[in-house]
Amino acid sequence: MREMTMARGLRNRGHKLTQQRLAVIAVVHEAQEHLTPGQVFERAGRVCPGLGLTTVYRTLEVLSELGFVRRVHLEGDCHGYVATSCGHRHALICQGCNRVVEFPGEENLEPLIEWIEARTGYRIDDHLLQLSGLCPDCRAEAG
Amino acid sequence: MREMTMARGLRNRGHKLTQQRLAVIAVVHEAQEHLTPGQVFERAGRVCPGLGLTTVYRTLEVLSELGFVRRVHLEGDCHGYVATSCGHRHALICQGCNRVVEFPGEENLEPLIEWIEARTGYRIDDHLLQLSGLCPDCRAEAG
DNA sequence: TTCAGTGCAAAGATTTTGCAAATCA
DNA sequence: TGATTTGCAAAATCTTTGCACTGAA
Repeated sequence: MREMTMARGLRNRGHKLTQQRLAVIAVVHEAQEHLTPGQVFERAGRVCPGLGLTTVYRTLEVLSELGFVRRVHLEGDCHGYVATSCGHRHALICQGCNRVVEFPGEENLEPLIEWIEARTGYRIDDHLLQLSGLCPDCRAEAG
Repeated sequence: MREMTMARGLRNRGHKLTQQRLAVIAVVHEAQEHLTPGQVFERAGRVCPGLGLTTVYRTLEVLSELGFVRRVHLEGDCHGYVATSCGHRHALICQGCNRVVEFPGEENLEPLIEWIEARTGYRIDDHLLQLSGLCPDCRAEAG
């Protein structure tokens, strides 16, 4: 999700564009990794002195509702956030540096979903796919 | 994971089989849905009066380390646990009743993973796939 | 001007830790 | 018996809420 798009999206839905929100948006947008609310608070606080943690929580909630930010779940480290790309994508997380990239993959997942539906009788509405491993940089470091 | 297998697994790795642990194992084993530590505490406490919440946390941690229990992640409701089946499987969660069933699916996911690896340069070591939708019962109820 | 948005402080909720007492092996 | 394990109480986190003040539109 582009930084300007997030800001415009907020405004278009009747939300005000405050310094605090712009700071949170900038931080989430620039981050290569998933960030906890505390981390967003720390980073956004540098550009926006006096920023409150409460505001960060509330802003992330709004961005999340609008689909501009995605909640990422990791074992033992829940509630991280990353900016979303356009469309429904999946997260690929580097275990070395926590960097997150997204990838599309609906087409590749469809056959599996259909097979599961036929076999279980469930109607599948949504899915969460997260892959983790090592990014090229960390692979090089690891040798 | 079979209930007895969990108990035996604990013992074989040098852990003691206490009333509390057996109660937690029974609860997690019987549950059809994912349970939060608090829910496990409440249910296990019925068969094991005086059980402490601390013990539940510690037991779930041990079971999790041994791979007998899986941490399930849901938007807004983190840290649920379900007993794992044998092998690496994926969770299918009903949004109506929270029931969790597991399914295998390595073969079906492999092509996708290889495609992603080739395209991103990442080396993918692990994946988290969770599908959600409605189970047959809830589909019937919903009409 | 006006009301959504903010920060603070306090309340809640969740999870972890220290330690004496209890208990499995 | 002896090392684990337990439960309590307290601490440490994390997240939400109430409320008066601020500031974007």
